[in-house]
Amino acid sequence: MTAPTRRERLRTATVTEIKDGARRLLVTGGPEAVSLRAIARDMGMTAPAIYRYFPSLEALVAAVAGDLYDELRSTIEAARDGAGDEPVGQLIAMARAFRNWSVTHPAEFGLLFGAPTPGLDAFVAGCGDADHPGARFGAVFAQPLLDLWQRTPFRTPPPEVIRQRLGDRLEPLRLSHGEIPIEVAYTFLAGWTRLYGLVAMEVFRQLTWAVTEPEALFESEMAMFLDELGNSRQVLPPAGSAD
Amino acid sequence: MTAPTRRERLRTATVTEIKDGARRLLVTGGPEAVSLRAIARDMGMTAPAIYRYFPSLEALVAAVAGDLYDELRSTIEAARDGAGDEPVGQLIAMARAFRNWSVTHPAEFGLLFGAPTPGLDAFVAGCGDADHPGARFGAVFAQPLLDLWQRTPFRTPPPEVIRQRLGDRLEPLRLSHGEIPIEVAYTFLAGWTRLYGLVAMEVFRQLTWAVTEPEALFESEMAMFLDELGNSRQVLPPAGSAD
DNA sequence: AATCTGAGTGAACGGCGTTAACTATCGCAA
DNA sequence: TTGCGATAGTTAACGCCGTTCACTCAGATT
Repeated sequence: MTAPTRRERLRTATVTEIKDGARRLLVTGGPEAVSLRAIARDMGMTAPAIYRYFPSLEALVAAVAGDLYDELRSTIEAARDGAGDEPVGQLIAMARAFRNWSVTHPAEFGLLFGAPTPGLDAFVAGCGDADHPGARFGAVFAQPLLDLWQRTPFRTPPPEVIRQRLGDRLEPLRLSHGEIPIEVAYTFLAGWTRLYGLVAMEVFRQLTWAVTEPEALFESEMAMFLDELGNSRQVLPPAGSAD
Repeated sequence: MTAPTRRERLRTATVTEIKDGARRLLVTGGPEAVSLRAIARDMGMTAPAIYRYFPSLEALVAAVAGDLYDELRSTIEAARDGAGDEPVGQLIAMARAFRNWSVTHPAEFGLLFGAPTPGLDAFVAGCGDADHPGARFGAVFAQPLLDLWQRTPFRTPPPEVIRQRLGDRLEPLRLSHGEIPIEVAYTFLAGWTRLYGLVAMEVFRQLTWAVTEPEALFESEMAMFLDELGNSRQVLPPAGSAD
């Protein structure tokens, strides 16, 4: 915990400069444009120097992906914290923040949620189940949903139906957050897959032929989901309140 | 059409050999492994020869993607045709066929539905809205859904609610299949985004931390969706009946 | 039989990730 | 203050890659 030495400060500064360069290339030129030589060029260095900081290009990209997960997660947490105490309002704000970040950062979204590159695949599989990026990510959504359940239980399929259809296959999810009720686990998964599908299709331009202004579809689907939960009386806060 | 000349036959044979080689590399080594030189090597040729058949690597990959769309579509059509006359059974079989193909062809799925590569982006945007691959693809699902609606209308949100929330933003979809009722258009989109989200998350390994046997989740979600449509009395044909 | 077209080759250019050998500089200890 | 070891950087090289260009040569056309 002592103050970092000068060497360490310079090192971390260089590391972030490298990662920033990689991200800039990702955003401006797509994933193909991310190359050690281009990053080094932008920094006024030569490519092999980067190997002092990352063992390979893949490792660098994996590090960038990790940072992006953190950035997205704290964006969503900020939206939650600015949305009052009602869990429903928090969930709405978080979903909007997720979409908003994704739509404004399509290249980054593609890196995190698109087809897994062989290199990133190792990254995703590498971290244990506990702090799988998706798990740490899901936890953010799971908490308010659990709060909501405990305050005013929402409508779900009967637990015996869930159990009959899914058996104990939700156990990984239930245990990862401390014995969540199976109804909450199911609703979490149902909501997360719908949120993901909607946003991914929009970002990946899979909806343009069918619908103008995908945001309207997003808002509509969110409203429908809330209807299904039986919390339709809840006033839907205006869109755009999440950055 | 007159019989193709010998030259033409050889040419199309070479074209398919090139595309087959590209796909083999895609499957065995991921998208990064697809290279003109590797394809040519496997064929006992040199790389520049391929330029007699495709103007660039990107164009070749786009052609492969087009073929994959066709393959997936006819797989789904085959499942529909083998599922009897009931639209519900057809839709179930088609959804299962979609998941099945995707799970057994993850690399191909990633190419079609993952993050758009700059090159493929041009391909997707290039074809007019009418025969956008996604549109031609969606049409396959739209028809049985429309049949179902006309035989035994399913439960949807009230059309005025749909209209209030979505306005006329579904018009592209409605017009692309000849004046579909707005309830059908909405249900189509809701179902397609859920199907896509579920399958994409499974193929992209975004669910492993939460659930074992994603197929069970898929079956469960499909059942829940049918429940919502109010066609729960429909017997759910056993899984695995679609190849 | 002469000609033309199309398929394929080889060499080359520039860019890429990565490795190896080497140099210079910075921070610390004697 | 001097010396030394770690550290950050260099250059050169290897083998990939997409792509272009000039060329050859067999097969179809006239």
